[in-house]
Amino acid sequence: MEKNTDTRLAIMNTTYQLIAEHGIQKASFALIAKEVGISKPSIYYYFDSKNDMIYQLFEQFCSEISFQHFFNAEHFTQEQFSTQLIEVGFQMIQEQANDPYFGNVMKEFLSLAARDDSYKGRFIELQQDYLKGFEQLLLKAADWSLIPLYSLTEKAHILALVIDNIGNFMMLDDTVDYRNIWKTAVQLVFLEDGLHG
Amino acid sequence: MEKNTDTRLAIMNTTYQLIAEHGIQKASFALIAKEVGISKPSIYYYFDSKNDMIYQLFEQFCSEISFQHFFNAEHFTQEQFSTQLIEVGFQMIQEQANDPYFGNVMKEFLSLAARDDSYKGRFIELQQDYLKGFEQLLLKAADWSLIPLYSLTEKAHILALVIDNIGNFMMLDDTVDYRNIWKTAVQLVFLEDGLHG
DNA sequence: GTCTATACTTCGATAGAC
DNA sequence: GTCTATCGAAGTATAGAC
Repeated sequence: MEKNTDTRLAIMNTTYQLIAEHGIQKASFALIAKEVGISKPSIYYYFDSKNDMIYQLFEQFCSEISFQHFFNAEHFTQEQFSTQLIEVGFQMIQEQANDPYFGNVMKEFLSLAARDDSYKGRFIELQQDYLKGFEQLLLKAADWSLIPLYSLTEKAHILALVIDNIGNFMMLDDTVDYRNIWKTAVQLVFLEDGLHG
Repeated sequence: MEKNTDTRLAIMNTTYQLIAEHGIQKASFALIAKEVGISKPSIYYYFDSKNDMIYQLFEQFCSEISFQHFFNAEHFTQEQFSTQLIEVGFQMIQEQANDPYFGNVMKEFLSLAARDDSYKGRFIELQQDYLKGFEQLLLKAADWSLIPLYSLTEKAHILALVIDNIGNFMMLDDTVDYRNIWKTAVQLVFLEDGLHG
């Protein structure tokens, strides 16, 4: 199976853009073929069906936004922990803002996941990835006595909720300073005289 | 125009459910008519087109989730402010969790808004509602010296991001204690020795 | 690998009787 | 108000030549 040809890649990339612009349902094989510059049945040489193609695009999409892709625990130091966390969050916000199609494609896949368990299951993995990822990151900070263990899990989940939703809010309002929101969220979590049991 | 008949309401309610179960595109007039128990052309007596009908459903949906619908500033007191904020958040989480269709319908409208400025504009209003609403709520708390003015806007936005995204996360994972996350978020914002300039 | 031609289905919407 | 009948457009997918 040597099917990662230029045509196949062109189909995938074009579909990604068309989904962002028109939604999955309106991104028909006719429209994709016209945009790529091939005939409609040619797509069936590379993909079994439209469902097959959309799901392959979805798998690739998910693999590129994993927690590990952005937050690598080994890069954090005791001296600069919260500063580094703020900085990596900035990079994630920036990277997704630089892809003009990202937000729309994400919303399409989310609405698909609402009704299809295959998509839903993959998104659950992704979400657990982030919830557990932030928790382990904060546990590392607790080992270094940078934050207390009290409410550590809740704090980790707050960070996950905030960084995940910043992208959605940016789509609707680009006048808000989202970098400052993330910075403040991290600072609240790392307050020296924070919550205690 | 006396068109708020039982038939009209039945069409609206059935469509709401079918959108949640199958998405907007697959909620065809044929399917809706079958479910309501009428013929397909009968729907056109109450709605000009499918777009018209979906948008009317969207308007009603938005009016029921306004900031004011949940958070009324006049009900907050100096003595119990953060406790009341936590409680009202619980009520909002509970109300949306009690409607099994809410999350899916919201995702459908969000993906529509990504490509249609009419829907997008209405969602922007809703978002500004929440961002400004939380900000004015915290300003009231600041007047009572319950929190400092420093980073007040950012804190308000963090609360908006968290409460808005809790619903999305609940769809994927109902094992997490989301009430505790909201409670912790409010407590972090209301810490006595919080952030200062 | 890529094409033309086409089968089959479903969609939104309209005409017109009752 | 509600129906039957039907139109034209667009969708996914396949057959078969090159």
